[in-house]
Amino acid sequence: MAANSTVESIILGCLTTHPMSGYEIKQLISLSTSLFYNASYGSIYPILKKHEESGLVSVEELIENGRFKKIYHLTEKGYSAFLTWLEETPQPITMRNDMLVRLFFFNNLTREKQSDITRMYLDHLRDFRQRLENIAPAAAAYSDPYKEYTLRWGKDFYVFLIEWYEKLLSDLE
Amino acid sequence: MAANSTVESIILGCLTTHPMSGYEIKQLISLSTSLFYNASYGSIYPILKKHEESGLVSVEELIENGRFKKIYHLTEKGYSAFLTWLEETPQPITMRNDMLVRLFFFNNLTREKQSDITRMYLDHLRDFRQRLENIAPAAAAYSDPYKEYTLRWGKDFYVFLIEWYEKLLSDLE
DNA sequence: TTATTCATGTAATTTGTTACATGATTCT
DNA sequence: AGAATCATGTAACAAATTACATGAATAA
Repeated sequence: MAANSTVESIILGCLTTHPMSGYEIKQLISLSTSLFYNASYGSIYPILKKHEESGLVSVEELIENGRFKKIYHLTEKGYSAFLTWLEETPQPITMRNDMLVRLFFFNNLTREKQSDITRMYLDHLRDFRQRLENIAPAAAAYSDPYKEYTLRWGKDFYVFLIEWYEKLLSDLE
Repeated sequence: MAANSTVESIILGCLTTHPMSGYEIKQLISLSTSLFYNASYGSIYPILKKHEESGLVSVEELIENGRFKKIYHLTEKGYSAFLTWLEETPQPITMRNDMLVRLFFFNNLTREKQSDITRMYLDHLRDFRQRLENIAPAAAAYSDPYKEYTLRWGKDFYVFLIEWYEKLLSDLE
């Protein structure tokens, strides 16, 4: 009866802040947890349906500004399922880091290409970091220190990556 | 004709070091790239078949110590496909970081539970880091600086994580 | 008036893992 | 003798994305 996948729990977690629509959940995930856990509409809507069926959320249908909306509310059962999940042992970190895979095989390239490609990687990373910096103010409005912490983590992670590749580049030269 | 998924290219990349079996490819991936890109037999064997059909690898069948083996060799076509891939723009990093998801919703816990759970996270991270440290010597035998770099990355990443959560814990207390 | 955003949802496809099946060899 | 490792492979299943379909409101 408890939510058993992480996405299922994220959705419940979003609803702990306030009742919202599937669309709003997607937006919230996109500009907050997407860096370390993402979800698409194709996942969100079917899960909401499932949550409704198992009584973890309740649905309020309304028309706002002429737009049909379904606002999902967390039930008590849903909240306790969420709390149970929150204290469980976390899943190990998994990632797909394409740059590192390529670096693993760098010996197949000339020294010059190695440097060029590393510089390209750095450009990408700096670019991405900047984009993170730009969404920061919007997310800071939560006035929830833990949401700020996770946002900070994203920035710190990219600083770590940039410094790491800068070091690599200087080693190559 | 070129390999178009990352796993497809990793397999070609493994074969640039020397010809090997599907079993050996799986082992190599497990103790080298698995941290930032993993693959199971269920992916590897079908891809090898596909690579053979498209002429990127050739197969040598033999019996060694009474064991039937299929040794895969990279063809010239396969090597040039690999090199093309190697210079392409990398895919963005994606990850699943369950701890951060939970941290994002930490406001639903008492301060005491927050600290306890953070300590549990640190235990997990330190444990994992130690395991990385243990496989280091085996992988160092490659005498390929880039393979060592990626191994180092894994260790650096876990140092980053541990320091980050230590800082979090001291903030909580 | 046209593009974008808001809003919901499904079907097809992709991607990949897990579990199973098989069998020989080697280590304890 | 029995457990672990070597070795190949498939089928079932799971998870998730992409693309599509629909349509209203709003911003340019």
